[in-house]
Amino acid sequence: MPRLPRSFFARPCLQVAPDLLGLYLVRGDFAGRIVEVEAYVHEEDQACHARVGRTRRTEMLYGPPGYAYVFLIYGMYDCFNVVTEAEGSPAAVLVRAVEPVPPLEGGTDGPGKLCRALGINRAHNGQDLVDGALVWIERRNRKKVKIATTPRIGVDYAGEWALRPWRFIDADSPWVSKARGVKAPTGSASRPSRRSPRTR
DNA sequence: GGCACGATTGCT
DNA sequence: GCAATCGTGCCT
Repeated sequence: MPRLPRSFFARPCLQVAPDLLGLYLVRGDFAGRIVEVEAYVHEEDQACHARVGRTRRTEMLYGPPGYAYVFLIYGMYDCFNVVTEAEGSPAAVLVRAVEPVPPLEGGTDGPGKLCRALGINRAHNGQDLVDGALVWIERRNRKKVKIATTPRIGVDYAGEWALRPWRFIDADSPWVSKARGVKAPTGSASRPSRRSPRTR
């Protein structure tokens, strides 16, 4: 199955993010069909780790595209990101949920949970997704993905940047995370019945 | 050196 | 609703 080439990741982050939906994140004998991602774009994005500029932690974001950026959050969960755009341009895509194939123990609906289930941790930070042997992204089919967007999860501290619709999900997938903290899904299934009378 | 906080999750 | 748990960035 064809791995994605460097050129795929070298494009603008907001183009790469939705294009990752429907592709497969492969780690050892396991893989996950990507159904939910978020884009974190440049230093001005107050939700992006690069908002603090170059540090030991953010150095990966400034590196060349097609590498893994894995960080520890809340002292106990790892989050897997794909570095995008040219070297020197800090932008990455967080993988938030996958459909496990084959089925896995433990959920994969959430950035911390999918890393735990697939065995991804900080040792994978800096791994080459194009030529590396530990983790990569590949295409397994050309099936179309119906894409929906929402604001990103858990970044309310970022002010108006938190309102940008930079979370991309496969609108038809039941494997998307529950995303506590989201007020209202953008257009689809679980809205309150349209004609609920709300008598008064 | 100390401290507040986080791209989350599971349990009360 | 809230605690767990520790690396990071900034300050005290």
